[in-house]
Amino acid sequence: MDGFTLIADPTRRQILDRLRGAGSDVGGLIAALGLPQPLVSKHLKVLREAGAVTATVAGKRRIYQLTADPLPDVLAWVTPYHQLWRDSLDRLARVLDEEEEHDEHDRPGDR
Amino acid sequence: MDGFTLIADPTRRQILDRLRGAGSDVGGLIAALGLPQPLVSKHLKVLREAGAVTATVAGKRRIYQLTADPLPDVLAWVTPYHQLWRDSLDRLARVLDEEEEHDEHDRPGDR
DNA sequence: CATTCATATGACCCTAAAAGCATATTAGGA
DNA sequence: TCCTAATATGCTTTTAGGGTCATATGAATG
Repeated sequence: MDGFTLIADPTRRQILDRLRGAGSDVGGLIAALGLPQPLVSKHLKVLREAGAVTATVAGKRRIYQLTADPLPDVLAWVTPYHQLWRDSLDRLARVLDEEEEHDEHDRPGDR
Repeated sequence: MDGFTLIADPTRRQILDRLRGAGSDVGGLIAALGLPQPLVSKHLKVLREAGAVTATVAGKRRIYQLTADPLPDVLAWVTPYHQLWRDSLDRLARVLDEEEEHDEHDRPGDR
């Protein structure tokens, strides 16, 4: 399942959001989201198989965590739609380049 | 239909991508994407009703264009997953603030 | 005003996938 | 070893939505 389909489901978005701050076991998610256990487990399976989360066994529990880059395809596709951000990043790049260009780490000397 | 469901469909993503550069009539999209006309028209309807595109009548044709902010919910939700970008933007904010602080408005021209 | 081009809409079929309920698995504690 | 807690999995039902083909609408053009 691709990232777009992954995040099309609101329950899955909730789970991802909850995991964003810190890892959690299944019980924690169930309690936090108020959803039936099989439902949560199934969505976790989907997220796991899509590579968005990982589970580490800890005794009876399984701790789920976001992977480093949970939604690569989505982020890549969405990027061009962040026009504002892009422009800002371009400006950043210019500014930083110039700084580097003629100065160690001192404020860019306005002439 | 929310933005997440909108972009869950690959055909719709293609259409959006094609419209990103410039507006197009339906025939243009059909030709460019090689898809059956009813399919394209239906997806356009979905996109229209979701507020992602607008159609302006031009004789027989209808010119479709992206709206100013085609996917507000998606962009908003996705933002926290752009950690790298965030950091970059923070740096940008700092740098620009400092510049403004003791500099008029002279873009440091490339020499 | 009849025809043709551009697009929209309707009816249908088909598949993916979400939710619910029951049951299996596995680990830890009595 | 038995029991219970934590989680996973199977089965079934239901629904939303995509695709296709046929047809409708509406504007231009002869």
